[in-house]
Amino acid sequence: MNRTRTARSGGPAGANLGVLRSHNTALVLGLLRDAGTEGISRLELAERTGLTPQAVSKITARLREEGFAAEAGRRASTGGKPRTVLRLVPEAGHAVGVHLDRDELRVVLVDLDGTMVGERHGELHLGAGAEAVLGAVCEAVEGLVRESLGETTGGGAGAGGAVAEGGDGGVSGVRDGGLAAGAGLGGVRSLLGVGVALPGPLDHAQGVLHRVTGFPEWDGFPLRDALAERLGVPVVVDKDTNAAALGLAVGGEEGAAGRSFAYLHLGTGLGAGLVFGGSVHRGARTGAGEFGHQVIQLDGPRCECGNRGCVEVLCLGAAARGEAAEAARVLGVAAGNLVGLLDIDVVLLGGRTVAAAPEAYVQGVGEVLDAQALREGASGGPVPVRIAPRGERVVAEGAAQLLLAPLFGRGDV
Amino acid sequence: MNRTRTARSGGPAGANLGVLRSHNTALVLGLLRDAGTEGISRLELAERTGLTPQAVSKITARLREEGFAAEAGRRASTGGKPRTVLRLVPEAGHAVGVHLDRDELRVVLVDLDGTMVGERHGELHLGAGAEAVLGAVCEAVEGLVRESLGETTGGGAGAGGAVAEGGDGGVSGVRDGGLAAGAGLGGVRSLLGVGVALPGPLDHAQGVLHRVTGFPEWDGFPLRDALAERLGVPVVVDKDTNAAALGLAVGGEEGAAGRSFAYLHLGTGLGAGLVFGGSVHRGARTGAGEFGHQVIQLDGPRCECGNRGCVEVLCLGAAARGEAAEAARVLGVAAGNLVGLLDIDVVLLGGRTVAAAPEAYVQGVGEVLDAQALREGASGGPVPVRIAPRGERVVAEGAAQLLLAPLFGRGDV
DNA sequence: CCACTTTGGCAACGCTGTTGCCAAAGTGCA
DNA sequence: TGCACTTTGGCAACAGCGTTGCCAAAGTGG
Repeated sequence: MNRTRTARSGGPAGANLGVLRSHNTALVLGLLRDAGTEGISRLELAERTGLTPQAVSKITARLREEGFAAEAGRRASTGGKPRTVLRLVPEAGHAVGVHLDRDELRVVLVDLDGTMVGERHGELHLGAGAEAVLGAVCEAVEGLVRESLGETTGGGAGAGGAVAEGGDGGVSGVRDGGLAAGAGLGGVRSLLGVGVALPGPLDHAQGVLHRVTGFPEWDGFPLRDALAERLGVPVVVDKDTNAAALGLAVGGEEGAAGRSFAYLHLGTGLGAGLVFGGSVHRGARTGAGEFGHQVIQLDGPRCECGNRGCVEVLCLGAAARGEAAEAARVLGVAAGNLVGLLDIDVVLLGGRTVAAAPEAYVQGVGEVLDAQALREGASGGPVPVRIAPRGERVVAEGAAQLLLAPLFGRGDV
Repeated sequence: MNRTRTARSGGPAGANLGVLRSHNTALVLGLLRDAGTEGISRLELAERTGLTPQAVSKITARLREEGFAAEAGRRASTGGKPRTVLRLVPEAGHAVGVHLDRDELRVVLVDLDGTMVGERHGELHLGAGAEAVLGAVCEAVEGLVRESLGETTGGGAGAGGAVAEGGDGGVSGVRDGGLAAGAGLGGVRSLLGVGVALPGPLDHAQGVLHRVTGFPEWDGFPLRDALAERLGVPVVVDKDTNAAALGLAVGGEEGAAGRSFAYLHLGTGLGAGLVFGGSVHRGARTGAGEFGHQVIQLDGPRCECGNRGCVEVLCLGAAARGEAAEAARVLGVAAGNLVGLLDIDVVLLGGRTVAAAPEAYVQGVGEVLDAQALREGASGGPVPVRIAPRGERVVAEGAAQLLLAPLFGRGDV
């Protein structure tokens, strides 16, 4: 039907009217979301998008008809007819985010706004075998969805309607595929799909795992398709750090939209999620963000990866010895390398190790970056360092955004 | 006139029919260029872009009418009417690339194809003062253009026609501004503009220099506007490494289009140009690519930047001592950090230091990356290392691409 | 109460890529 | 040599996008 989609194989894509329409619709939807409960007027939308007011009127009329947007009062008059305020209808769509870690499972259900409306959390051993893990995930997801959204509750408009059409997202599309109607969660109309985030190296585009560190039995497992078939809804898979970064890019405070940052995660290992201009940088093979095995001490102590002087062994080693200040200094040097190389706006820190002594890390990393900026006379001052918001839910909520983000035109998920 | 352009201030941009048209036109033009002298048929264009054959026919008809494309024979029949082959008309447009280095000046003139059709090269001291430098640049540019293109030679279609319209490129637009008609090079119709590449930190978007290392008198100098006013054509300014990277992204051998790579330049200093998915990554403040002051030896020898253990001081120090192998090993470690962090496809090496012992560097860096890939069991094997093509002209030719690339829809120059 | 300002919908429009159709230009077999 | 068949690619009509011109609706201010 839509040739634009079929011809996509890495090459550049031509755009037709359908693509144009969904692009602009996604843009408007994104601004509606960013406006939150406060809402935004048609004319403001026109100004921000560069579209004419009339075009915005047509687009918002469609969105209202489909249930994604609604009128919400009006602004004060400035001497003429007051502007009508529009807002997103958060209940018109939902997405599930799954955080699959080495020893625990967290499942959240969020609405279009990104607000969490349900959660499940428990222990789970990743090495327990595919069948057991998949079963646990499916049970948690289905239970949570049915509990929160009911059996066939529509919530609002039909998901997967006009909005995502023609988009180039990586959504699997299994939903429309050869699956018996009514199977799994296919009946829950407002459910857009399930995003899954987990550690190991993997292929985001295909949804296939490579070598989850320490669990060789997952090597080559087609997680996306396996889950999509069981659940009957689209599934997207990504690295945990990428999901977290996406979540932070979307819901970031003070205008993170369109900005660039690095999310450094200190947990069992040390990884990074990179966001440039609002979209997650995954690299050619979803391998970007290998921050922990950056060498910062030539011929330094041996790391378990086989190399010498990696940040991970230096930083986490110091942290394990209780030397948070030294760990922060080492992390700061590596972060400085990254900041200089990529010219980002902010560094966000997260993960268990950081949570144990947040102030020490923010200060320690900040000092190194400040000194660097001072030396270079950087325009705009030093790059700020902050603790990433949302704490332990950052990955799961970001995973849900793997499904939501394409609707809003942010990032090329 | 075009609201799309006025509303752009960092935020997302709505698209109208004009944007759609120029997007598709640029796409087709890009494929025509990539096809080279061999040409490409309408149906192939349709397949590659995802547009319908009829849409391609309309677009190519416009391009032929405007002089940018022409028919060039036909393919062998496969049982029906043979396909007509189309090709780019290189003479329909030209761009000047200026490489302004600390002690020399190189100016090249290239056609739409990127083929060099003229060159000037000489010594120039960057510290000689703005007036002297600008004068020398303008003299070289004007002399080269008039010598190669003549006083008012059209070459082909009018530059700046329907193609770039509605595009969001950073082209200055001074040409249409408040300049007396016929001033400078405004009369040379096929000339799209001048791209200037130089070392120091600078602001690509505004075309303003920051602190060219060692030449404080350039701090804050509005190079783009100053040159645009003198020459009477659009001017774009960028860092030398970015320009080189752009040039390599465009003219790269074996399908560099859409790929990701890092260009490491070892000259007076050590810098990098990054290309992700075919577009140059400049970062928030055109500061990306600060590769040389990456710390790879905690508390190592002091670098002139004030920090300790930077790659630059270690690598170039070893090179100065004649220890190319050690320099390559150090460079390899830093390159490995970069490759792991960004998951790129290729590493390209260039610059005087590398040119002195190319094999040693390719082998030394390659060994480090191979070992890293082996340890990680990287899918797809190790990242290849190669010498960047084009030698000493890489920056100047890339600078010219600052003007050409927007026409072809590659990168967001 | 009326002049004025501002919002935002209706209708006509221009332009995009798309679809249906068919002439043109080949091959291949009788 | 002729005819059936395949493939290319232009012409014309079309659907749908954002745009423009116009005007009713809904406020403020004197």
